[in-house]
Amino acid sequence: MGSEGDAKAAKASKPAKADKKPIGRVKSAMPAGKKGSLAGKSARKPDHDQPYHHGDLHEALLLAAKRVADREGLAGLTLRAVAREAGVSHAAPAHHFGDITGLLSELAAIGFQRFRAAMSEAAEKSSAAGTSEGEARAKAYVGFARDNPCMFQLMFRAEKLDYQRPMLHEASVQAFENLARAVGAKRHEEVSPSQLTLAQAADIARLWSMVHGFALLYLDGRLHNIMAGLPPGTTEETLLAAMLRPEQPAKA
Amino acid sequence: MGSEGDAKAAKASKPAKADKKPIGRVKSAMPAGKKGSLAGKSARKPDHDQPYHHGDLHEALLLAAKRVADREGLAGLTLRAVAREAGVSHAAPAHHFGDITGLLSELAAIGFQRFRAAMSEAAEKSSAAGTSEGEARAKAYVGFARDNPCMFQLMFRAEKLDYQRPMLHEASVQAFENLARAVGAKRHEEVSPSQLTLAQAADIARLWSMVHGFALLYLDGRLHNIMAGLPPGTTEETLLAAMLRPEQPAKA
DNA sequence: GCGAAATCTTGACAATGTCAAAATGCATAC
DNA sequence: GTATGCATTTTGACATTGTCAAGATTTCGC
Repeated sequence: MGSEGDAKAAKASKPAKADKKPIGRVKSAMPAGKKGSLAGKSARKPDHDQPYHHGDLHEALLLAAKRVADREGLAGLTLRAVAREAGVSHAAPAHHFGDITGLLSELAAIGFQRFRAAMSEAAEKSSAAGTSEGEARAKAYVGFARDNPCMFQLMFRAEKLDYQRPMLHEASVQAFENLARAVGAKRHEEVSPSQLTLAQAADIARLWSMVHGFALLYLDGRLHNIMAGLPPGTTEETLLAAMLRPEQPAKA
Repeated sequence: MGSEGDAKAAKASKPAKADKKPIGRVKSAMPAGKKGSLAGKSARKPDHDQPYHHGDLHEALLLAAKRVADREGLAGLTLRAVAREAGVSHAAPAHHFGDITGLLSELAAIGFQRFRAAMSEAAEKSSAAGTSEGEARAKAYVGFARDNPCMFQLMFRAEKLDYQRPMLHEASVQAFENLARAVGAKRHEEVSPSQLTLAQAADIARLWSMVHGFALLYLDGRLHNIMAGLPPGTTEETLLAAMLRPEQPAKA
């Protein structure tokens, strides 16, 4: 699984490190050219090479944050840890993101963009693969959570996110509208997210709640209760697929 | 809603308070008699009045923790805050619970017991109320989350919980087994949680994921996206009820 | 009664987020 | 070509948290 499953195991960590910087300033790991790696983020001054001190610390901090999250889990994703990872002083991130909420919100917004892209891609491939678009999206939803546990938890279970920030607000709304449209397609209807019938809303809520709940129960290890009762070798994917089929009555 | 909805609003709190204790030691708020308020928790030495210094600090700390959580939200539920609330020194809680994980885990275990009781009660009342037992349980699940947002989030989204602790492990397993039995009843089958068919597991996963996802999306305010598109006056309860009915095809 | 153990307090340390002030480097006006 | 101005970054400080070790205080077992 992801890089976070055993975060709890390494709890009693050694408390012996000051604000050590990694030797020397890591000045602009990326030489000069294009730097738009992280899904089209805004580079404040687009086409100046080394426009300010660092070059583009804003972007570098986001990359560093992603690295820290993947390596140490959500709990280790602190402002100072990101600063260390980027090789700058502890207070530098605050200047770019205001506070930790700002950094996490921006990171989550990027996550939502990748999330949406993953589901769209899965939906496009679905017809070729023979599965329905809805099922493909559902599997992509859970698959994203499985492959990016930190990011998913950051995006959805965030006490430390501020959905008022335009970037995050827009990204999450877009993800929702894609979901609504997908449900509409399944119903062979045109769905406008701002004007829903109760039946449409119920369909959306059902699908969304189901995949969202499944993903979270999975990440929290809660599904082990179920998996332990199933024949050995049964995977979560199998369970998910069975769950997504319409309800089937009991054997009798 | 609960006492936590506006936790974010009060973010910029004033940072001007040392470890002030509330004047004098609040010696044993409960005089002497029975103290089993918190859902049958173990009172270490049951029938001695004032058995130790405080009386029963273990229980008092749990009560204080509950008060702090209701008042300040999950973010404010710190070891030192609980100590202040109980009127003892900052390190006293650690002696009873080991670390913050211990306190939170024990609190969550109590929450699971109340959670299970709430659902059982709803199921019992359901036949009289005319709704199915499954639907009654589902509504109780979401209702518990609505009425106890802090507790629910503590129980389920807890990075700081240790499910290895016997008390918490047992409580959560019991809650799951109740769920499994309820699904079995709906299927008119005898279900043994340790030996499931795929169809049974799919039913359990579907119902659990659905109510769990719904509850979390609701708590996180994510359902506003849906509610905003519904006719004004539509409540979450209505949406939940519609969602729980079997899928209905589109109007056409 | 008395020693031992349980309970609680005091004091300390590392870590975090946040703020203010200083320092540094770039850009442009003159 | 230099000087002023501003964005950027660092330094230092403070309040807060969890955790630990050592001491004080009370209760229990004998």
